[in-house]
Amino acid sequence: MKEGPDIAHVAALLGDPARANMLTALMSGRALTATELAQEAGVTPQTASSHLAKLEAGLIVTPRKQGRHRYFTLSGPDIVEALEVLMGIANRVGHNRVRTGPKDPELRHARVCYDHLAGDMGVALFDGLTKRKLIISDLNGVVLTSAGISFATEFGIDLDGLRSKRRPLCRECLDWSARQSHLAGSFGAALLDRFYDLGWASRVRESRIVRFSRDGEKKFRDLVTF
Amino acid sequence: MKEGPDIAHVAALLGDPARANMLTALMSGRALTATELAQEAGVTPQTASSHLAKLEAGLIVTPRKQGRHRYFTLSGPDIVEALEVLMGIANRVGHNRVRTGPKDPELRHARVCYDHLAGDMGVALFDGLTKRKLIISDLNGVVLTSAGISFATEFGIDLDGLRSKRRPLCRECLDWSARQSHLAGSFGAALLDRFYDLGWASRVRESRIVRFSRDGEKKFRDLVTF
DNA sequence: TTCATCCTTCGATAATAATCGAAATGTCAT
DNA sequence: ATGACATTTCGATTATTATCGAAGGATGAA
Repeated sequence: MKEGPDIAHVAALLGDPARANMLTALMSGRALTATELAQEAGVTPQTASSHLAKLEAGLIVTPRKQGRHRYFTLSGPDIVEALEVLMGIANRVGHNRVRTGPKDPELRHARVCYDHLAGDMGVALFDGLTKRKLIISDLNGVVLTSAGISFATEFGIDLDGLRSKRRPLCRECLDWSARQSHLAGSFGAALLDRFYDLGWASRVRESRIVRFSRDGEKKFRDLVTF
Repeated sequence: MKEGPDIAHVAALLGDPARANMLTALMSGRALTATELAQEAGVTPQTASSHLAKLEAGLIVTPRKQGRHRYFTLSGPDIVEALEVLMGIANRVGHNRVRTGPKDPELRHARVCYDHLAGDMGVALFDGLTKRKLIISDLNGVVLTSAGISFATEFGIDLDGLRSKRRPLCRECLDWSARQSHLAGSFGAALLDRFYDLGWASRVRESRIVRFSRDGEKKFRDLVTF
């Protein structure tokens, strides 16, 4: 009837509260089981199953069978991007729900949000980079300053490589627990990777928690203080 | 009940076929009246009015009153971005509708799609840049090559300025009429601006048509042929 | 003023889909 | 095998909402 790609179908898949909650949970990058997703969405396993079938048929999520569980992940980086953009709009428009984030104190402190650092330390990173004038965030988004560019290079991040991706370099991402911004986008992800490589932090198995070593946390503090 | 920005609400607004059609029509960048949008969506004016009220309340579109008409535009570049990403997903997933594009031959030839060049000439531009190896498009998106970067600079485009925007530099956009890709993103928009500045082309008042001068079209052909 | 046009509001209808209880299937552990 | 758990299927209910006809307001033209 109408022209071009069918936006409505895809958007409708993201447009149901239960499904949106599941997808947001999958932004952590972890593969989650059907029941875990049901809990995240606050619906019974039956309903979740129905939703997941739709998301799977629409190629929004990808299932992976393992034993008696089915693990789901987002089907690609474009889905992450779409969710990030929608979060940005929802945020600009002022439509956010009220709930405090995860209760686990370690989760509140430092965790991964898909592939970048979130939690208190994520917020601290964002604020620190801003105070040091390495990034600037305004209405249009987040930008690396020239000081920020040289900082990134010195810190061992291949900016040109990042730029060649479709994904935007910097993006603001609202923190679930802290209710403040942390840094998303390919640069945010690269920073976290670098923290891993430098041995400052490591990811706790089977969880979203990022655990900093004593030494790593110290160096991190130096990084984000002026 | 749940955490963070309310993705579902925004996505649901984009997730209705009638609304999606209206928004896609608005991607041309032109301000359209309520009745025009009703026609685009294939619904009666009453239904369109109801949809537009919702989109307006959700700050997806911005109304502007003029005489007895109400003109609507997309409320910001983030909306364009969201629509572009969703089109990309829908395209990847293989969900597209069947309809040929606009019937006006001049529209098929060269028109604006929000702020970049579309139609046959838009496709020719995309193909030409690809053949000249100034851009490369793969699964991850579209990237400027180093040859493309120097070309852009010589052509008078401030790439650093563009990079400082939230919007991605290059993006593929499926052409409604030609069913092939043309170049979107801030670089695509900058190219069209440059065509205007150089006097190669100008926009026809009150329409989406881009009219190239005889000389401009010739130079354009030189640009896109190897 | 009077008329035509653009748009909205109201009310009713119909279609869609989210939800869950109950039961079935499949997988692992013992 | 038997039991426990994860997931799906089925069926029925309920809530939501897209849709349009009819009528009302608002604006500009004559």
